[in-house]
Amino acid sequence: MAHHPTKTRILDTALHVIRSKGYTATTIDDICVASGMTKGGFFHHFNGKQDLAIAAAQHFGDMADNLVAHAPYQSIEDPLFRLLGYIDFRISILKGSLPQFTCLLGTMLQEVYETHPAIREACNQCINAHASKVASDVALAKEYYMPQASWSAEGLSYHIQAVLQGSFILAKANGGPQVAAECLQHLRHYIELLFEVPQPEENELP
Amino acid sequence: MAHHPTKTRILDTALHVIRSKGYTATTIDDICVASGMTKGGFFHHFNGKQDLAIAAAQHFGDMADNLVAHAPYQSIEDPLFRLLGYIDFRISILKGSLPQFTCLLGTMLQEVYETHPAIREACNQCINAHASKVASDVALAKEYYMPQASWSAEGLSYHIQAVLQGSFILAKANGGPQVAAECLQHLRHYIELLFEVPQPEENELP
DNA sequence: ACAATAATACCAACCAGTCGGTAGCATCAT
DNA sequence: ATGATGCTACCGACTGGTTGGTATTATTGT
Repeated sequence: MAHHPTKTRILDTALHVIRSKGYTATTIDDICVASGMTKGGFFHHFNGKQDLAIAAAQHFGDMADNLVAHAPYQSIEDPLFRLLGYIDFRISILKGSLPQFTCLLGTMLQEVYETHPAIREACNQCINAHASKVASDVALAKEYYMPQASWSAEGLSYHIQAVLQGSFILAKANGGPQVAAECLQHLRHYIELLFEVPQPEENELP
Repeated sequence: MAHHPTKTRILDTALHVIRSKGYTATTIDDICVASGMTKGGFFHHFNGKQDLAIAAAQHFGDMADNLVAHAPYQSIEDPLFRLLGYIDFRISILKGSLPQFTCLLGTMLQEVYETHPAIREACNQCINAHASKVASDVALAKEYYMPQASWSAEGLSYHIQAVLQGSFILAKANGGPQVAAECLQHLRHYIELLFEVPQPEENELP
């Protein structure tokens, strides 16, 4: 928190560059050029490339937490509809270029999960922290509407994260977010079915 | 098809090494050492690293298609239960080390989608080909059981692929496949709910 | 003055790709 | 048959450029 402004600028740059090129292909010089910094300055703020990755993961987590914490859907009182609001919100931010809305954590995990355990663990903690926040709404909704259900709030929350991560991969494969949005609509539908939300009538047009 | 045996050996090695370290971090020397080949030999069979990646994507697609084509669930006649058999099969192969069951296409897409369009397109085609095969069973099941439903077979098929890909990311984050299996159970449950498969009784133990 | 911060110059290791060459095998003219 | 020819598969030293990281010096804020 309350980082040095230059450090924050480097981290913001890292979020974008790493999401564009992946962790390994991102060079420290890339970050330096894109953030208007020199190598000497970079190594004053970070011990090395792996240190940057770990800090970037936490920075990304902070940014994401902040984004959802202040999203308009948070004012919904019913936890089930707040959960659905979360899904709708995640759909609504599938805009702009792919590096803008894809997940740094998923990107880095894919390449370094075996070679850089420290980065893997940092990403894992950020994902778990985010999943926990979603899980608290899931737990409230479950307790209120489906207290007997056999699935766990944590498990459903991880499923939600899996669909999000998988949607990003399909978006990257396709070059655009349309398929991703459709996948998240299926996720929304699943939650509606799980909680037995009344479905709108299938209108047969005259 | 019917590659030179040495070329096949290199490709098999590439599947494992790239899934372990990612595309960028994999060096041609890594592949050569692991496959008992020299650099000269490698460049006799491949034009370069990107050429290897594209061939490896197709090789992975062939391997995966072959795997599901001969899986036991294919003998199920009802397309809906064959579809559920597919999910169960995907759950059942979440065994061994992560590089053995994770997806090369998703791994490579995450890092190179923007920097190597040719690799992105090769991965995209393999995913689409696989999704199409699943979609044909989805379409049969839909026509038979839910012909009025508003969702499309292709869309649901992509959703299935998204959950699979996202599950692999969570498995990498966690260092094991347990969470992934739980996510795929939610996917199975979604399909059961979509098709209104009768759910087993929630037995209250005496 | 004196930290904190940033810039410059530099290095050793590494990596994709090249190049000249060899071993083995098939073809074919004589 | 046999030797000349050429083709495929393979080898391994080498190169030019890149990369993560360091050592040193300069600037800035207080």
